[in-house]
Amino acid sequence: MVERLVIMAPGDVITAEDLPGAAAPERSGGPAGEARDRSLKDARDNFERAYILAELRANDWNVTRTAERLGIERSHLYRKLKAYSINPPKRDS
Amino acid sequence: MVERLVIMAPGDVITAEDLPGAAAPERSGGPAGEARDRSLKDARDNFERAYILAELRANDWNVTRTAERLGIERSHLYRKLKAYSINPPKRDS
DNA sequence: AGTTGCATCTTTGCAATGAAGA
DNA sequence: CTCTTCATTGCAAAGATGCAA
Repeated sequence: MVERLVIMAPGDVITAEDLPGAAAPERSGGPAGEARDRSLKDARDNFERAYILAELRANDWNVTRTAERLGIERSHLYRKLKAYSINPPKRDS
Repeated sequence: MVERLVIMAPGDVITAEDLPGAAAPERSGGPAGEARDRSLKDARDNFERAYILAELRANDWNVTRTAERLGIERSHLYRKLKAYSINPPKRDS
C-alpha cells in the first residue's frame, strides 16, 4: 500500500485524501460506493508527471538536457510540461 | 532515490543492478559515463506493467474485473498482457 | 528557450469471432 | 445443444511523437 501511495499520490506529501477507502475518513460529498480506483490512464499520467518533475529537478530545470535524458524531443517535452501544468520555480527553491 | 527505485526497479526486488552510478559498484563492461537513465517510455512501460500486475493480483487474476477497475477495454487489457508477457500463475501461488 | 504545423506511428474502443465450459 | 465467460483479431478514431520551421 505504501509502495502504491508513493507512486500514486499526486503531491510530494501523502495526505488522508490519498488513502484508499478502507483507511480513509468519511468524505462529505460524492457517491457512496464510487469507484475510487484511478483509471490506468490517470495512474500513468500521474506517474509520468512525477517522473518528469524529478528529472527536471535533477537537471536543474534545464529542459534541453532533461529531454535528452528522457529520450524524447525537446518540443515534445514542452508540450508535456504544458499538459501537466509544470512550471519552473521562481528563483531559489 | 528510494522512491525512484521503488518506481523504476524492474522486479519485485531491488538489486545492485538498479542502483544509479554513484552508489553502484564498478561494472565490468560498458562505457564509463554511459547514460544509465531509462527513457521515459521505458519508465512508463515499467510502471504500467507493475501497476497492471498489482491490479490483477488484487482481483485474483480476473481479467474482466481488472479491466473494469483500470477503466480500459477487456480486449485491450489482453493485448497489454501479451505485450508485457504477463501470464496467470499456475494454481496456488 | 519556447511554440506550432504536419506526417507518422501507437494506443484505444468497438464489434465480430473463436474457443472452452457449465 | 445453447448460454456464458474467456481470449483473439480487424478496423477506425484519437492520441503521442519526431521533424522542421
